[in-house]
Amino acid sequence: MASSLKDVARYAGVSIKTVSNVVNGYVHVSAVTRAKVQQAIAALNYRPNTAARHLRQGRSGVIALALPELRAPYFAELAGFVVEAADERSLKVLIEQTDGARDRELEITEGVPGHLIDGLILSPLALTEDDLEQRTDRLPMILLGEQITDGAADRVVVDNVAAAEEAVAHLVSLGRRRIAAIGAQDAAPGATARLRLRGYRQALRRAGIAYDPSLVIPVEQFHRHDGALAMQGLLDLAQPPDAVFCFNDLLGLGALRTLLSHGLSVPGDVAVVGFDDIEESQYSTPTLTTVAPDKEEIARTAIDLLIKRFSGDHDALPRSVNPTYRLICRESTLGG
Amino acid sequence: MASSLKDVARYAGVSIKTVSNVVNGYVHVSAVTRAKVQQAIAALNYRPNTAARHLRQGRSGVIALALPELRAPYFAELAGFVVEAADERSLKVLIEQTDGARDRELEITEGVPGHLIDGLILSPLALTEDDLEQRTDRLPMILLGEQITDGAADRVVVDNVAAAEEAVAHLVSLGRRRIAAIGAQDAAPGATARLRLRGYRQALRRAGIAYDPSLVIPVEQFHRHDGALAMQGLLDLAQPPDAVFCFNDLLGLGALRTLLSHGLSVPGDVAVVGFDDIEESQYSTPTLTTVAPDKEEIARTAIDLLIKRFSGDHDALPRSVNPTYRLICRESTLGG
DNA sequence: CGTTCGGTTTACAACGATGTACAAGCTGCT
DNA sequence: AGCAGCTTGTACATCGTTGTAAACCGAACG
Repeated sequence: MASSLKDVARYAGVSIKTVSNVVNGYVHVSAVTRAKVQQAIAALNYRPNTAARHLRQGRSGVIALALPELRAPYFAELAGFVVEAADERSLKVLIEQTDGARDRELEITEGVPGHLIDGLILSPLALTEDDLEQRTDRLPMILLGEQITDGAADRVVVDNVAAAEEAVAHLVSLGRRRIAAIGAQDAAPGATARLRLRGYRQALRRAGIAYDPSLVIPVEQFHRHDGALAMQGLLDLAQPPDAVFCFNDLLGLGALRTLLSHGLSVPGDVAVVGFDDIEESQYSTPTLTTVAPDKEEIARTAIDLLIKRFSGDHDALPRSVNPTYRLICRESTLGG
Repeated sequence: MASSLKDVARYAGVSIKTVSNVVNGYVHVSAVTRAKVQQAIAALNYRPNTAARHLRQGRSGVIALALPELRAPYFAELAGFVVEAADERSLKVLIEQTDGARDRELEITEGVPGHLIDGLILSPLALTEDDLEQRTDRLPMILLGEQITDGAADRVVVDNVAAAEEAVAHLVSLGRRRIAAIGAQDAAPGATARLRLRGYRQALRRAGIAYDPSLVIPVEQFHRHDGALAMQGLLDLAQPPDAVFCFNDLLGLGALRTLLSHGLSVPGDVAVVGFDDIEESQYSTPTLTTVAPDKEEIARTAIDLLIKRFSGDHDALPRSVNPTYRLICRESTLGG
């Protein structure tokens, strides 16, 4: 059985409160008493009970991170950074997977965990602005990676339009003219896809290249499989593209796989750009050119915003932070 | 402010305990009272306070999953399954990253989270048997992926020796005779590496192939980078290998990268086998032959074992479960 | 010598939920 | 009518912790 303040108090021959004072570093405790108590704590291997503390103080020291799925490397890497950043602030992270399903996301914003957590970092796929407006829960929440226009919560999100434009501009600068896009999504769960598509079109316009809808391939999910399939479709065209901008790295890696298995050369025949800079993209053959958001900065910023909410400015206006990103050019566009 | 049983009780005009009874589905509550209470609950948007429940019942409904790092795809995928399996049992999962550091692992087995969690699933890298014997914490714990001989805790771990042997036997069956191994580790944190090495040697012995220590390459970590480096070393040998057994997929993918960038053909010149079957291995070029442990089974088993510990047989003898695995043969050994 | 002062320690009441014990109301039996 | 036995509801203590208020003590002061 775990020991409590009561046990320590009895063992040390002092009151419960005194032990509590020692544990919490209260100043006015005599050296003698402090020593006695500390010895008792060591002897009984006492550890404060988080549940009781939580009940008393209304703070659990736990936050939730809700993301579509851990098996997607981008989210896994991001989650790793979040856990790390949280750890530095003595916070624990509880993981929820939404599969990008709207009802799961909704459920989570409405505080499923029942007072279990102090705050929430949510990376939504399907949630709409309206869903958020109707939110009744007062739990501090940070949104990741969705450009839901000024809403009810803090947001940390890269400038998807600018980043996408930069990626496509890179392809243009290499002399590519028939540039495809893989990853379009019409349905509600597609804010990110729409923004990256906008960046793509903007880059084309600036380069004076006509927009060709047949080069924009929609996908169901942002997985390797969808990328491979989409690329297959592009190769079947009468006039295949000479470059592809994929809305994330997994799509890009899937596309790569299809290209190579058709004996095509990358970037010789087709150049490929991704988005996310997952670790895998540094080791694929060829390595993948990609837009790299600073994931560590994203994680750290999200945690900091949450902590700000905890302490005081509970009702400040929602903040929006754009983390830095950069285009990393690798073999899939520059060649080996 | 969140509402409590007290508020609901006042609103419904009944006692606190009656509300509690309704919430907990106690049978002997009249239909009228139940309706009144339920209406009050809805009106006040009442949600039970987890902290209070936890304090009272000694159960939080939260477990911790401690693993080296989420950015390693194997652990990310595994974590995904664990969260999923836990969700089905109404458990929440809190993630801890150890970086495979012994002191972090030790800290965690000693119950850092302070009564915050009901149980622990730990995937140790550095922990030794002795460390575990000295464990004082009574928290139910399940060990993943380490073959620490019958210790103080339940274990879920594939038969590394048999699996490794099967992988190498596959290479032998393809006519390979100069088979290297990448991933040896001498230091304490290397139980897994040692077992896979044993399987490797066993397969060689069975095939009547002499053991050549120069073909066994040690690594610091099981990352792509280490695999790439190790492969480089092998290629620099006077007599390079015609096959490589990598102790995990990341090492294998790193090795692949080195081979291809040297213009070598896989499996033409060198065949490669990995271990873990991470998703990436289905999409690499060439796709990677690998030992695939059933991750979903591992996760489910771990959760089930934990739950068994919660309910009663707190002091049953430690169980050890060997999840199933299978060798999946892909292009890196069979060719395209 | 009584008073005040400050540091040190303690008793008590919360936080929100639930198990125990028991009271009140009802039924049905002798 | 009296009593057992059941249903339905309540009061109270409790889980481990901490904030509040107050008690205690020796020292310093007038």
